[in-house]
Amino acid sequence: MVEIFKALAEESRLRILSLLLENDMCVCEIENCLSLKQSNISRHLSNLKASGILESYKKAQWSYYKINNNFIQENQELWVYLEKRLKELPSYQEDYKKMKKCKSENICNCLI
Amino acid sequence: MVEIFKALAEESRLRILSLLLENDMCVCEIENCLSLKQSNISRHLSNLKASGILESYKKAQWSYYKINNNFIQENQELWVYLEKRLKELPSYQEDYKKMKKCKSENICNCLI
DNA sequence: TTACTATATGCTCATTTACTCATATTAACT
DNA sequence: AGTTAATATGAGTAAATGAGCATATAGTAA
Repeated sequence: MVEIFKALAEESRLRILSLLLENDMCVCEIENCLSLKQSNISRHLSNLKASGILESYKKAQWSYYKINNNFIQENQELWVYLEKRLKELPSYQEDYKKMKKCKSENICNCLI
Repeated sequence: MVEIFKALAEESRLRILSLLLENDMCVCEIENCLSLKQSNISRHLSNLKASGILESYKKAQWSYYKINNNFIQENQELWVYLEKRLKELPSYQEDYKKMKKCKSENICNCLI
């Protein structure tokens, strides 16, 4: 349990999770939406994956990250809480807009 | 939300919360149950209080800490999750036994 | 093959955090 | 007033963490 809370105890990681509520995303899309360095995002994603919150898959050169279904199953109350609260993050509206734009304009050439 | 997760991202603090599921406790009782230094416990308690998870009150020379009812109200799903998972901490059974012993023997002379 | 793109990772630096000791503060009791 | 007990806090230290740069790795495409 501590590992999960450690993963959740960082604002950038919460912002990443808030984007993944709606879509799977690749690293460069997240980079584009959150304006953080690529290496930084990659490490945050590794962290979230190591804690069991995310899983990943590859398509061509892109690594996609998504919410881990096992995590949702095994942490249902926490997940309900997160789904509600992630949308209340101060940066959520803006991040969400960028995500929509990024997806609709296929900014990374990585549309699934 | 980050502040709450930061407070929860530390094992000693989770152990403290697990003890407080059943009773309010004073600092020296917690010290007795968890075998941590008094200053250390005092700081963890301050941290949990600052994040809104605990509240405190004084009786004579003792400071009692308890789960903050507002926190429970405002974070219901998270609280349900915590109530379940705190009891699954590896140290829980042992900590719980010590808490029971501490309360029944009135080790700090601080029984309410 | 070579060049290019996306991602992961080694390294370093700065910041934060947890721990400890010593001391201050507060309350109770003689 | 002086002593004792409980708690909080200042200061120092060590460890963990996040950020950034440079580079390695892996997959694609020419």
